[in-house]
Amino acid sequence: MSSLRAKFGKQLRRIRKRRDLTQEQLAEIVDVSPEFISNVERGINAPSFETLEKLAEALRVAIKDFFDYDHET
Amino acid sequence: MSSLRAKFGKQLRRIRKRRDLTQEQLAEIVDVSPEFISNVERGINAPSFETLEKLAEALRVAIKDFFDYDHET
DNA sequence: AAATTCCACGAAGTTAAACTTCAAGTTCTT
DNA sequence: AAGAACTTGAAGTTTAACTTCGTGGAATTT
Repeated sequence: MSSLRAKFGKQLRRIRKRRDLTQEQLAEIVDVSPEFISNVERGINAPSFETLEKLAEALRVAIKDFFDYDHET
Repeated sequence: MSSLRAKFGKQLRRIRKRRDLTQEQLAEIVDVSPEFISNVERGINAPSFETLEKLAEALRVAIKDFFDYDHET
């Protein structure tokens, strides 16, 4: 039972890799620092509502996909 | 096409009403001001990641439910 | 009709979460 | 081995998240 941030981060990483993007590339599209992406993926930081929106757009997924944890342990 | 904030707000309101809570009651549970709930429901403000989590918990829904807009008018 | 409840709305402010930079180190891939 | 991708910590800045206060409106309820 990891935190929501952690789950969210894992999901973000999964989706990013599926799209074959590096943290740096995603960071540039979304206009945040690569370290911030790294921190979000590791559950250390969380995105703002606006950044959440941009992430979804950049990765071409619905926002709810970031919060869909049905396949989880 | 309304903004994500607006859609989110509408959904929040729907779910809150389904639970038969006033803005004030929800605000108290989630530990924010009632005006803030009002603003979020009207798409003026957006919650932080933490507040999002608390909203889901208070209303006993999954976070993705806030972002599920399939049945939209 | 007046009192109560619930909510809208604006203005103006504060706070904390979101986000940055830099620098050094690690792991992965080729 | 070398480069690319990522981690991590520390210490800082910025801005979105959130507050308070005051007024007012619409819909009950007494």
